[in-house]
Amino acid sequence: MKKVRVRFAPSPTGGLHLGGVRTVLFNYLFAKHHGGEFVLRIEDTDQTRYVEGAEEYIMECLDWCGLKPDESPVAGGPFVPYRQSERKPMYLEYAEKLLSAGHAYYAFDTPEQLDAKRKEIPNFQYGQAFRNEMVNSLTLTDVEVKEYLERGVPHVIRIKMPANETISFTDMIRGEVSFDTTLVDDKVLLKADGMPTYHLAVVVDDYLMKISHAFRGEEWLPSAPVHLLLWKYLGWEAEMPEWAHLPLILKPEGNGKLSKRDGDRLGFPVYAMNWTDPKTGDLTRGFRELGFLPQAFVNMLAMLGWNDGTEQEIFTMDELIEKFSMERVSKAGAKFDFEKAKWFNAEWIKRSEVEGLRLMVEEVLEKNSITVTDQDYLDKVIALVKDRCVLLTDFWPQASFFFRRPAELDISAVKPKWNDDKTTFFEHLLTKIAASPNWNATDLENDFKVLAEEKAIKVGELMLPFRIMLVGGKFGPAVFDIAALIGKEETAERVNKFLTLVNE
RNA sequence: GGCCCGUUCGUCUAGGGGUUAGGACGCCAGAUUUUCAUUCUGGAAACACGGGUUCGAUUCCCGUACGGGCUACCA
Repeated sequence: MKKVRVRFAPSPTGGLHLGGVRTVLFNYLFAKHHGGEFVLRIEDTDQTRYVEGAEEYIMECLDWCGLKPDESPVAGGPFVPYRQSERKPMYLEYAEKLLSAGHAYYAFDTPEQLDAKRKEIPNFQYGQAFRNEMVNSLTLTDVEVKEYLERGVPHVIRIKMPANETISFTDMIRGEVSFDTTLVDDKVLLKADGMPTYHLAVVVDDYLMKISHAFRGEEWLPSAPVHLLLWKYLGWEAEMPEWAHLPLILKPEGNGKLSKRDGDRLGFPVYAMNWTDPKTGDLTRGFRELGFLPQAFVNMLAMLGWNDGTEQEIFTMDELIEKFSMERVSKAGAKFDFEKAKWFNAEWIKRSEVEGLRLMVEEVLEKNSITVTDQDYLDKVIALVKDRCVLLTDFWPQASFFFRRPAELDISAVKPKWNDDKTTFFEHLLTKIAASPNWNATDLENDFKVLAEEKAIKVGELMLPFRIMLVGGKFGPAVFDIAALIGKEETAERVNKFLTLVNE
């Protein structure tokens, strides 16, 4: 097998979509599984769609997900440049080669003329059926063409699709796929501005960059015959990559592929990270800022259309690399399920070591104006609450009371059953606490229970009030653990505060 | 419309000529946790339809239906 080289070739037009990240992931896993290289190539051939910051955003996404390209516009590599706009001069040569071999032709039709034609003819296709009615080097005389060219009349170069040929190939996921060339139109290869279209650019760059396997979304399947023919006409057939067209990620409710708008509408992220449109200033929320762990995000994406044949669902990147194979990717599109995505995240948080969570939790706390000064304390808090967090952002509601006194106490939860005996109990608890030389959960629990017995109050009647005092509400880890962690003084303060409040 | 791709619980999927069609998410019930979550146990829930092929099809073939993609000088 030749050296495996794959590429992810996004167009920098905005935020990186779930499906895009999954395409990168499958490329990456395949490459690393085979000890090959993963290339990032920017397909910025459409200047009208260029969006400021999109390229940087894409690279940051890859970085966050841990999908590091071996070659890229910033990392460089043996096949520079990796931005198609910077490769512009290279494409003309190949287009001309096709021209002289009769596999392509000049077309001078203006966009307006094409629009008119499309309106006039219901199923207009620039190809077999209508190319002879258009203004191109097939219908013009050589002299005319030469004259047009010399005059600088805007023109494109189109591929000349052959008639009545069946072109087929073996897709690594779908098996044999075939097309009738008569039904495929004469795609534009080189635009009037001298830039190649995707069709020419992928083929030329995949060849030049020695790409061994080309993986992309299923939406590219219909244009595969154009690419196959180009490989053939350019004389590179022997080096053509193997293809795999990945199934699409669909909207949760069924109809259509997932788009950014679905996220806004249904209330879940579609982009990997927050994306702010530089023109409108609109913010689209991403998985990262919502509180997803990159490992969980990657894991979830990998399972959307792939499995290893066992019942394992939680995989580390190394395991994915070890087990991934394109043949086990399913053919059908998958509807995105945000509930399952959250489950992956919760699993990852639970299974993560405290050290792995530290930085991210610290960030969440900082967003809530908490500066962590004692790392040991933070670690203990994380250990205590991580099992109850689904998103990293949950660490705030689940642990805020470890860092500041609860803003509000849910007194209504205990008030109806409150009485003077309970006040006395807690007052005595306070003096007992103050006198005790030890401060830990077990001793405290013991003192608490002994005292309850002395006062003839059921422990159960006292636990909830104690929790409300410390936490503010009916949630959180074991009360005595909380008390032990926040400290003797703080515990006393909170008890006192509650007592004055409840006895008002 | 044309072309291409697809179709197993609500969702993600395993499986594959003879299975009680397996798992996970979600949902429901119970247990544990003197809060909540976690955890554990159990439950409901699927082979789109019609023809073949076959002793036997959910599995193979052909149709139909349905879903999706493409049909730009966008990628």
